[in-house]
Amino acid sequence: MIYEPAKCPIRFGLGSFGDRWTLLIVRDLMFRGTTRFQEFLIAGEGISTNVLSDRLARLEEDGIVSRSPHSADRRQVVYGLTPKGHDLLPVMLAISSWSQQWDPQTSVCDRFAADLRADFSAVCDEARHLAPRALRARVTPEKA
Amino acid sequence: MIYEPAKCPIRFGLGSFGDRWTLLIVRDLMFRGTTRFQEFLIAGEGISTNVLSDRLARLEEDGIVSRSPHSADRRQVVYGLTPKGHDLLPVMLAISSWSQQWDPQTSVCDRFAADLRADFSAVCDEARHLAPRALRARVTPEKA
DNA sequence: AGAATCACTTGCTCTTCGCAACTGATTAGC
DNA sequence: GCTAATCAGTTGCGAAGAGCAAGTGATTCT
Repeated sequence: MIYEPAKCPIRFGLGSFGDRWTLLIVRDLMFRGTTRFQEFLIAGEGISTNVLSDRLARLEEDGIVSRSPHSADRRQVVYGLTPKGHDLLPVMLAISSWSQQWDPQTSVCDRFAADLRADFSAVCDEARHLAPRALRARVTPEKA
Repeated sequence: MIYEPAKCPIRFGLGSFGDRWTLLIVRDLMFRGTTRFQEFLIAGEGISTNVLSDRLARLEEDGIVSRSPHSADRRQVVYGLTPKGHDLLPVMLAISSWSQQWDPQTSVCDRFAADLRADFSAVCDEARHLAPRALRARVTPEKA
């Protein structure tokens, strides 16, 4: 790996989510259960509509995000994570763990961070089956 | 986490490495043992000097990269990973694992990917003590 | 029928990126 | 000891991308 550009896994990853917004969208889908365009606008903490539109389109192209019409309200488009998108969970948790360690402001609960450090794979396997809200509850300290 | 912007670990992480180049620099430091400005220019696969200069300065500000003068040749500056930078190893390996799974071109050896899936924490603990070349040898298939 | 809501698109400005040339300090070669 | 090469950057400029505000067309609510 890592020597020929085309074969480097880091380069491939950055090709999909190497920018300021993409992983925030994935976060919203994964931990908040955000499904609609308007929700991302609020949850994304300042992303503009044109950039959001562009990132969602790219994520769909890359097979990370699915886009489907809402069954009842035909104005709405429902976004979701594909299996490929869901598989970014370990990446998200690794980042979370790092931030918990190095950013005093980051609120990831100590217990979860400790569990991750002890057996990352087991925690991922467990977390994989949780819905966004339950997943967030597992990661976040009780107070916040 | 994940609800208040300032407390979100993903947002914190992206603040440090949420762009196209930063993690490639970390990769070079971590897996290739790159230490000098000129080496990054080649290894970084197309980064320009002004951007490299900017990213290295930011990484140093963020405490991820260390910068020190070369003992013998005073023209040279030697870059390295700080403990905070070294702690990005799990993030890099999580990305590598994801790419191995979803990019047929990515050359991470199957054995390493399987080991990661089985016990991510153990592999990280083991890899933490390896020098760049040994680490790359562990991740890369024997052929490449 | 009219207003509100949905997911966007368009136009404009401002920052950042990519490229190329250049600089100032240090070292190597002759 | 003079010259040329090498080091880590900086500077300047055109192009691309981001941020902001306003607008659009389709759908739904009242």
